[in-house]
Amino acid sequence: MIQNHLREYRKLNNYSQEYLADQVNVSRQTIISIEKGKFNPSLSLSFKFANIFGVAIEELFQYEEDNNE
Amino acid sequence: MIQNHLREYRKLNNYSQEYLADQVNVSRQTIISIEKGKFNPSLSLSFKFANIFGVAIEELFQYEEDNNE
DNA sequence: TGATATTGTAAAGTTTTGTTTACATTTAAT
DNA sequence: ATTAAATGTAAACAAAACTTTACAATATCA
Repeated sequence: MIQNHLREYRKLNNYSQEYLADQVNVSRQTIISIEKGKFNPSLSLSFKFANIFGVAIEELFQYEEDNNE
Repeated sequence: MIQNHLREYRKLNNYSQEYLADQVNVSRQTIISIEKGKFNPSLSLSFKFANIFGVAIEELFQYEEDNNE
């Protein structure tokens, strides 16, 4: 299980989903799915988010040692 | 592009590929592919590796802002 | 040298991430 | 109130992560 603060950081920076999507080179749907925790981004995409917001991956995403990964 | 020091950390801990695979709940093939940089692990798997070796994701994996992701 | 553990390779299959499109709903501005 | 921008949803598709199996090549060690 992965929790994330993508939405918070996105709004903090006044980015629309579409703008952020463009910045990291994915579709808007992908942003939506990640924000909703529907999936588990790839590491390189996670790095892109972290870089854009200038934070560590661990600050943007938190791993919860749970039942199902 | 993602570089990683998985192999180094694995050997440092005297783990076989198979043992490490078991620890993080993936197949040995997955370990091989990641060690060889053949693919880009999911974030949750990356966290598992980092946790097992007791290092930050950023220490295990380095992101290179290149041509193709 | 011969047995055993470890690593390499390859290929076909499954699952999940990520795309694309299209439209509906909400929010923000004028 | 109306328009435009932003967000939500859904479904079919493509691509990449990950599995499984099977066997070959290296290393380790008695």
